[in-house]
Amino acid sequence: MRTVPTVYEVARHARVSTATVSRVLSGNDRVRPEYRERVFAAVAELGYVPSGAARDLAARRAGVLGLCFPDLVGDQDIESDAMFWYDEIIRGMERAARRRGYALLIAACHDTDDVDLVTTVAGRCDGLVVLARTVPAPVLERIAGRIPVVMLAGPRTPDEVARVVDHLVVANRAGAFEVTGHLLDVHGYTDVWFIAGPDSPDSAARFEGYQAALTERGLPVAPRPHAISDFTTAGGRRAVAQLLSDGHRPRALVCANDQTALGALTALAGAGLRVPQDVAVTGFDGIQLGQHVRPALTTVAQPMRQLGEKAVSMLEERLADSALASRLIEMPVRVDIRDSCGCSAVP
Amino acid sequence: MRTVPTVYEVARHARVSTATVSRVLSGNDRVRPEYRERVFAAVAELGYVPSGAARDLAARRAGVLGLCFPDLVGDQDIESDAMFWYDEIIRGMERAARRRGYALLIAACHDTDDVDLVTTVAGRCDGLVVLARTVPAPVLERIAGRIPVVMLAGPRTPDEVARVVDHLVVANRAGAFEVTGHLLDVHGYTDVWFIAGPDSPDSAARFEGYQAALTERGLPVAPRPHAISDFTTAGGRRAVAQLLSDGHRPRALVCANDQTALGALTALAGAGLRVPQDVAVTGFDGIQLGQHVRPALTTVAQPMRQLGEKAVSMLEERLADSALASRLIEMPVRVDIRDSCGCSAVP
DNA sequence: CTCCGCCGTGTACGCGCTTACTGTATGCGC
DNA sequence: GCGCATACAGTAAGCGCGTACACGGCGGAG
Repeated sequence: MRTVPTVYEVARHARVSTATVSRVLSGNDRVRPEYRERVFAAVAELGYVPSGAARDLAARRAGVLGLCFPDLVGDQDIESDAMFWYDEIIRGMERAARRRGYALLIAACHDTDDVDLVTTVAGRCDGLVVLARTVPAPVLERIAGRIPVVMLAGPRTPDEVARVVDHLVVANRAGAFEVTGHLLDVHGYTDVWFIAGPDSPDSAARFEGYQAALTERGLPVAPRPHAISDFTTAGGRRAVAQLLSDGHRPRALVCANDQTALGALTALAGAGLRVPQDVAVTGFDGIQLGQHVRPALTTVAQPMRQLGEKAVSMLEERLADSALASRLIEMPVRVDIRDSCGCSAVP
Repeated sequence: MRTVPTVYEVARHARVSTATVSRVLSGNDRVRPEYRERVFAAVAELGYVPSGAARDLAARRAGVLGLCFPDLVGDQDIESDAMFWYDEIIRGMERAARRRGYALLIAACHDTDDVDLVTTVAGRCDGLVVLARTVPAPVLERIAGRIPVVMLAGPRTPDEVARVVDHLVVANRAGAFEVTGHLLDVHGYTDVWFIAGPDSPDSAARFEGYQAALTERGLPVAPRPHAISDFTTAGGRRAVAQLLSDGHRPRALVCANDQTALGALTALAGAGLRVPQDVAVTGFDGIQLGQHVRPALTTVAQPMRQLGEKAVSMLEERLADSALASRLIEMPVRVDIRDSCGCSAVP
């Protein structure tokens, strides 16, 4: 294979110095038009593509933002589950990043291992967004010493981490409070159960909101979720199927996320129960699939696009001013009433 | 902000040389256990995160794979359309890459501009996958001179590009041929129309398959698609709404992709037509949403996961042997018969 | 005509790491 | 006890680019 051309070849070919080549390629400097042309010609002729690594090293800037998200699917069949909440986050962040001239470096990580991959990512970008529960706190702290970090959907982290990373969360508690209130007030259900996700701050906050709605109305409150899922459709199906086979018949299920609610729908249908006539179901997240299943899923929608946008701008602010104190920002959610709660949606 | 530690600090702290630090961190070298411990301790204490840029530059390897996909959504509301085919490709590739220890660098690009972003991506990874129509041919050719490139869903490129990049396609023609045959043979429709995507080789190949199915049965064949969409739901809706408002009433619509078919569903419902009783509809791609809309979409499913997997392994093969001749590999598709064609799916 | 500034260009250093090569113990066979 | 192979550690040379600084030429002011 012919050797890959470098600035030096380009410079020689264009009969200018490497500094001039660099100036031309970075666009904004004052270079005699004639030289500029020669450089472009040489670049085209040699098929020159600058080395990102050398560029980053010299300029101390990568033009890349990172995103670590959880590997919820694990080693299961990738096609066995619907697109996740984080798939929409990836899309939103990619857009936000691109608008600012950044590319997006993504990798799924477990909380436990994969430290190498995390390092691969962290070492190569100017700023990093991590979804909660994907990177161990000590590692996160180290990374935060090098580049700005925004944690999405936390925090469940020790204080020392909270001090060095920004947090961006959604109104989990308020959203769950509101959707639970809807079931209680509008539909008059009293026997409303909660299907939790895995041990996560988001699921916990949603459970709190659920509890608060019951408490406020003087209803008996479960001290803990009635069933535990894992944020996947399969998990939701299993959890609810178990509940039903144990003979329970709650009037409504508040699910910790949409995937779980989707699984609940399947389990209920499997048991011959109608939604919402026999059992009402609500989700959380607002994934697009929820609009298309039947009955359409009543849910608490997160502002996906704004989350990506906000995360990127927080990164930028910190890039501009590294002395900034760490922040905790909460984004509002919106309850999307559709059919699965018992309302018949009229679009 | 305190200065970011480098190998030198770590080496000094651990009282070893930078070479030893490097050896310890790359894992596989023979280093006295005592030194190894000291290095790890120093890394932890200093909060050391190696610079990806310096690493890549010295090692001539990034541990990153790139993916350029088309920016179909443009500046519209990101939430206005369902997840695209390429969203599932992103997911599939990320998984395939991760399994091999690579992170994934992604960026959406237009065919026209964004050459900077493409360069940002190409300069920073060991191999690149581009979806068709995202990177101009000359740029692609340059990049291919530097790193292996696999083009997904092409080729519509000049020969010189075909010679330097690998191509990975699906059986567009065969899939469209088969699903059209299903409409003709099983359901006995004769008035089957084709709704194309934008000017793309994929749409064209699918149209050919559609034509061939009609030809083979001695049916009259349209010389060109009956309507043109742009691969988006909104485009499909508009295209079909136009057709209907012009007074046309085909018995079946073969759509160039699922998004278009989804839009067709909406347009037909808006015109008071029932699917499949009045008009049958089929899609192409097999996005997950298609299973959940009503009626469930009959479509030609692409093997998303295998595509990502295959693309990554092609990259690896070329990384291992740069002299490899360029290849064109076609992956099989599977016709998923569901409800929208007129079959009542019995799961 | 001379001096001072400014503009545009080139020289050369360094970004933080990997790794070929060199150096130094240590163990082994004779 | 000597020489040689072996096992590690250290030295230092880049990797390909950006950019501080030096430098030369030219125009305007004095």
